[in-house]
Amino acid sequence: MPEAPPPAPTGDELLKVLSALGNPHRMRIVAALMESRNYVSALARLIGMGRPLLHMHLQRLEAAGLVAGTLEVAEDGKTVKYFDVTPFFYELTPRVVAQAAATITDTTETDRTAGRSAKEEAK
Amino acid sequence: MPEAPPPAPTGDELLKVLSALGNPHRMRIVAALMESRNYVSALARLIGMGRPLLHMHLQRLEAAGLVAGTLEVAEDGKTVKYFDVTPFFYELTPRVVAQAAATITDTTETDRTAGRSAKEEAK
DNA sequence: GATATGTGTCAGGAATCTTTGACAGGTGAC
DNA sequence: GTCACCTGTCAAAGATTCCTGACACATATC
Repeated sequence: MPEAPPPAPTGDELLKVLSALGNPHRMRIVAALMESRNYVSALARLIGMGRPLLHMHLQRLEAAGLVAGTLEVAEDGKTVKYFDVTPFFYELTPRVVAQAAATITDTTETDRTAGRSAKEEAK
Repeated sequence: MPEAPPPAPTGDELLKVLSALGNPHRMRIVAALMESRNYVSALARLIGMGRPLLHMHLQRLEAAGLVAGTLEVAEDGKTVKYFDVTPFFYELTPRVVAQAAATITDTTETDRTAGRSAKEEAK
């Protein structure tokens, strides 16, 4: 019965994941890495993209925990950084979104003046 | 046996959904609409946001099929637009992402020059 | 009429993301 | 040393997104 209970992701976590995956290039990168792990230079010319750009996208994906990079040393001494996709799993429904929204660490939290019940406002 | 088979979203569809949900304000909007449907003006002051801005976010969410708006006429004759969240459900895993990535209608599809096996490139 | 509420849109600036080209290392092979 | 690979970073330009303050238009109430 290893029945995994619905894991409730943190607002910030889900936010990073969604914004990371909400980009055509990043989606394609994940797709390419699904077929086979690869290192950045090879992957760059495989999907026809500049290395600095790919580097940035990979960074974004890694920050979201969707891919993992390991700096390895090939047999010939060359230093190479391989990337693999991590077996992530997120369930996207109104409930988990609402739940996540409640735990967002908005950096723009400049006003702590709040106080209105926000209930009578609805009418 | 109403076992729902894993629905494979289109690349463009998933892209719209993810980029729509990958925004703190939009997540909060969904959360607010989960508690109770509401019309844009009331919702605007409920979550403390300008109407034009809210309008734009709602539009984005509706375009992604995450919320639905209906223009109703209240008993007193006022025209009001109510929004409800649609019961969406997406499964986010490497596989569905890779699958979706394959069906992306990239508007930047300028080069059909491809042809390399993209296999020997990996080495 | 004037006021208050609702709807929507538009133009322009602010903030952010994306993209590119150049640079600075490192190692192995000729 | 020189060449061919790999790694990473930086600054500046380009393209999007986000946000705000008007504006126009309806209806009901005073």
